[in-house]
Amino acid sequence: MEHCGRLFCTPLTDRPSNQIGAAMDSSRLPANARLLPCELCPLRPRPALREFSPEELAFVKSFKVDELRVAAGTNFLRERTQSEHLYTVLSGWAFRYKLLDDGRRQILNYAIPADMLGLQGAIMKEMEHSVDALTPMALCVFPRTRLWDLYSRFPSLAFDITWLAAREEQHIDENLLSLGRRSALERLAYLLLHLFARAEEVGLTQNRSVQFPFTQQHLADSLGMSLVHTNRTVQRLLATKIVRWNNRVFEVVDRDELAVLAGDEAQPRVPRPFI
Amino acid sequence: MEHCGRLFCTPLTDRPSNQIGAAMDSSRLPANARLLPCELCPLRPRPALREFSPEELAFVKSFKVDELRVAAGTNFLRERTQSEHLYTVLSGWAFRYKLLDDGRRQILNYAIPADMLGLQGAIMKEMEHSVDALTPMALCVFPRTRLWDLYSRFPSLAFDITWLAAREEQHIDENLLSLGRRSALERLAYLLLHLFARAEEVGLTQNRSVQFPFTQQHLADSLGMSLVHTNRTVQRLLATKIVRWNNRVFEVVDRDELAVLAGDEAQPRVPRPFI
DNA sequence: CCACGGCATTCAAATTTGATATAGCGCATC
DNA sequence: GATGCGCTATATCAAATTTGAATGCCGTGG
Repeated sequence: MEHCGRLFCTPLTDRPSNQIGAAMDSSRLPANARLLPCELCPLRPRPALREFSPEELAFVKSFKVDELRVAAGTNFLRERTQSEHLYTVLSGWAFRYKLLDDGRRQILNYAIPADMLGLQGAIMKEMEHSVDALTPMALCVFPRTRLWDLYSRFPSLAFDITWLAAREEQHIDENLLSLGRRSALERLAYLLLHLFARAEEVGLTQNRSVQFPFTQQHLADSLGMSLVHTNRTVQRLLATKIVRWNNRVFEVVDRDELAVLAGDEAQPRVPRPFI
Repeated sequence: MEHCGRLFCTPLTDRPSNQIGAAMDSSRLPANARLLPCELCPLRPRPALREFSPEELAFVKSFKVDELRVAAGTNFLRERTQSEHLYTVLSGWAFRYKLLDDGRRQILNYAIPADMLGLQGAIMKEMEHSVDALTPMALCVFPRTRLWDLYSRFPSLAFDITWLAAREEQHIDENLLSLGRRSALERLAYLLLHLFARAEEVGLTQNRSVQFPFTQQHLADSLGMSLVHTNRTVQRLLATKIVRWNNRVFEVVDRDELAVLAGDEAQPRVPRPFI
């Protein structure tokens, strides 16, 4: 299973039990009852997220028509498809990726709680990437049919959606800079630091450590390197003692040093929208 | 000037006469008179662009407060800056890029007529990339202060802006796939084919050829490769006879073959918004 | 005429890959 | 409770890709 960047390495998509249909069935029966109401959303109070007016909150609550729970490995948004829904991650990790015909895979970005998924599929003709769950997830489900309603009645929320799209673009821009111009070690340091910072924003960290759910193969497919080289680079990073990483627990020992390695000017964060 | 990916190679940013201030002065004096009215916009009639309702057209016309002309090489949007304006390219080419501290440069994408620039700077705290003109350009200038007005009164245009942001993201996603997982030759073929296709959309092509304004150094900085390797790869591509490229004129001899090389499933285009 | 920017080419050196092998762990099954 | 399987992590090594430095050529514009 060493074919770096090949789909074959992690053929989760092949398991019929992990298809979207099956996943939805399991959460469909009680329909509306078990929905977490938006006013009790555990994410909303986070300081990193902007507050809502009561009207906005009421609208979003009505906009949310379902809550989807998927198992780790589920492929719940598919390339070349127009998805009927827009999602916000409530809990769990996912990753966006693209495939080449021969199975080479490039991971574009990771999604964590408070991130929106499926906007492309809702707004354009079709998605040009797929999304897989990396852990069990809970997702708020919004129907694309009411997106127009949102744009008409709540320009503030429309603005937020554009903001989120622009932010996602910034993330990929950074990533493109990494792949194009950073060395393997810088690239790795940058990715890990940024995932850590984003996880921190939504309260996924304790002290200086996070539970990272991905394997080195995911890392390799994110960094545009082979598994072998990724492994060596991880070893090299660990040898610096700047970070620790055992089992799936990642710990930042010296954040400043890591930032230097990553060639990253830590930018001050402002409260971000979240729908 | 061989330091691949270094700013020093094309130190246009250093010429004081090319700064934004100077550029704006030269087009400031007659203020409003020489503005091309939106109803006469040469781009609007293009089949690739979606039509406007009369109301939309009237609003956009009032939204456009100026027309900026910049010389080739002008750096008119700057990283770490919040721009006061939003631009649409009327004519000419530009490129978006990011720099690392030591001058390594990654070109993120190119902008051609009908593309929007500066959205990040208008919507978020600040831009995280810069934009330079590659040729002399004309740009429609929209004030960010009225963006909120647009979102409140014209949800359809707000939707278009989100659409454009999502599309830009798709382009970068593709690029990320290239840098991460395509070989040097595939990468080059993909970039050239896609620039050709985009140019075609807005009528920049004649038969099977375009005037490409960039140098091999730009190409190298787009593809995340060194100048040397880029040059060799260009030679290799030319040797296949699939394309021709003399002076700055690029000609696609066998488009299907080029698409195969690029590993690209040519997707049917739908009319896109344009503001 | 000369300087300079862009393109082409060479070569040794560094980075990165692919193939392959081994070991540990968790999990389902017998 | 032992066994086997799949997935993950680690390691090694020869081969391929990619780089950096250097050099020459050519056309354009002061």
